[in-house]
Amino acid sequence: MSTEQNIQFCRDHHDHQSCMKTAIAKAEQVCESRNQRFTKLRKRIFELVWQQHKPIRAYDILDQLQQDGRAAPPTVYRALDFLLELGLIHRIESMNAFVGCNNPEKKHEGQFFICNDCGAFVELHSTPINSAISHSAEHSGFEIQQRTIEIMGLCPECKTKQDKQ
Amino acid sequence: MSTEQNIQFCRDHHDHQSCMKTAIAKAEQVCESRNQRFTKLRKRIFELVWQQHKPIRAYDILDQLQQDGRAAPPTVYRALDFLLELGLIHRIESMNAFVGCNNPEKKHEGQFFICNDCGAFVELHSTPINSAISHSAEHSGFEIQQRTIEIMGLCPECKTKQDKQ
DNA sequence: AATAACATGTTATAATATAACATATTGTAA
DNA sequence: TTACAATATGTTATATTATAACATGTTATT
Repeated sequence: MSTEQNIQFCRDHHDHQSCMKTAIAKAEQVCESRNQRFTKLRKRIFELVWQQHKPIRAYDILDQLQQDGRAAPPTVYRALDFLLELGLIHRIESMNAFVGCNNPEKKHEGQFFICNDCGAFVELHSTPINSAISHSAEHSGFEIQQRTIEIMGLCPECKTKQDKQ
Repeated sequence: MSTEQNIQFCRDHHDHQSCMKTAIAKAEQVCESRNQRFTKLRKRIFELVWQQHKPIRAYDILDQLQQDGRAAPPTVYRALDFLLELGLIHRIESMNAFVGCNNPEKKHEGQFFICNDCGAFVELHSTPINSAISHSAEHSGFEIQQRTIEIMGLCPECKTKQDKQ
């Protein structure tokens, strides 16, 4: 038995519409259970984050919003802050970008594996990784409050493509 | 036997002058061995990064430089890029800040444990942490190119202080 | 001394993020 | 239902972080 999760890069391969639908349904539940409003605007921005299934930057979201009418940065950042707060999205620090989360039931942090080539990403919650870090911390009395773990590289597909060249 | 390194937060406790001297000596060696110039400006900026023994932001470096005369952002960023390239400093992505490295002999990445309260940090190169991540990646053919691991929390001292309150 | 390579100075501007205050919407209780 | 408070969004301005582009200076060779 392994505590390891399998990395599944899901680009193109899956029914993204239904994938998003599920995410939205979960998000609605999360908001309701915490007495927070999943307003039209927040939903729209949540959809834009999910849309591409890869990290998206705040100003790219803004550009898309502006296609519907005027909008300014605080509109985007406020919605992003709200979604981050509830764990419905995550911020990728090394890219100044945001990704949707599909395990938003409880607030959490993950480990992100992100393809430098195509942008596909996977969020893991690996016990071995977390344990190794916790162990290092406990070792000398460091109290962990927040973990940022962002692994960049090549996803299996892009690696294969590259190997062929 | 353990592959675990001990976290040593060294604020106040140590002879920072000699600590910096050593770092500078190593940096000079690294530059020489790679036929790169450790110019006066680069040395000055390297010292400023090391000075506080905690993460420092580019514009804080700029402010300090400007006390000696005029200086503009590219001056700082170019020096930082040079130092990053040689592995003499690291960038903390989640803080937009930089820290000095005292194992610059070969280019590498580390795991950073940073105190939210006092800013003290430690750079580890933990085999268990790296192995756990590598294992997750290999598991599905992801090729790692770069690791960002930044653990925020409370250092032993600040944790103790807080517990007392 | 001439040249090429490298490093720094300078100006302008791009990209990312927030402060502060005005207005609109929603939820609750009189 | 209105009145009020709480929450959310709009709007303008500005802070923070980072780079592009080109001019000038410095260093290492020949």
